[in-house]
Amino acid sequence: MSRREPHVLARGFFASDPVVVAPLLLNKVVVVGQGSARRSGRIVEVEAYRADDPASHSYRGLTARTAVMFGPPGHLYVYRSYGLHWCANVVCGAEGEGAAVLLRAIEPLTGLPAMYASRAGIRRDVDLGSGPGKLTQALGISGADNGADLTDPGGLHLAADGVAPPAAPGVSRRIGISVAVDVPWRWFVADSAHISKLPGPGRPGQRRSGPSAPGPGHPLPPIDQS
DNA sequence: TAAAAGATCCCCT
DNA sequence: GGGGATCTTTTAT
Repeated sequence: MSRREPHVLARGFFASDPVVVAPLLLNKVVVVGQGSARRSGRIVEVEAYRADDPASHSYRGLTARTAVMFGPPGHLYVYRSYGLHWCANVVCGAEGEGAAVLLRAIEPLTGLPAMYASRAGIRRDVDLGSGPGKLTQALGISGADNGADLTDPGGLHLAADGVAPPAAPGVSRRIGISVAVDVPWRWFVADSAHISKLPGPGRPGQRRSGPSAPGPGHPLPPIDQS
């Protein structure tokens, strides 16, 4: 491990259950473009989705849209949300598994002028990437990036710059879904001002978790309502 | 062939 | 705090 010299995450990093990978992605860096066109942001909020999860796009099996999600880990799955926005996911687990982690918020690090240019009407840094649709717009990610290999340092990639994931990340239910709403598969940097929403107030959300979140072996906690 | 729902954001009241 | 914009994917006739 180097000091703070950013290093690109390797394929193996992504080859685990998304419930395990998701919290580890906190404080990692998303890098888009190179040289003066380079934009980057620190991941401060994520959500996990798996094939045995009714809220996941992969739940109904492989389709044209979700092909990337069922491909090898370490690639980017991009889809259009509500006909207007792009959402970016990191494919996890083994090839064919259909697992991914949704990037929900970033803290802008570099290339802020370009981000502001991409997000008309925005005036504050915290409004640049504090949401799934916002961060893709700020970073310039679109459907054209679907399938991108995140381990390729020459392209859109993920890097570690020496900042460790939070020892006690915030944990809560996922946002914006209508099924499997009880699974605590949303993680965020608790003291970040750049997350999309604070711990769900209406519902008894979840408090912070300890160092370890819901483990790997766990099939699926409370989804089974019956 | 048609229809509905959706991992959201922003503006208006 | 509430609703509209906007369009792709999937599922139902």
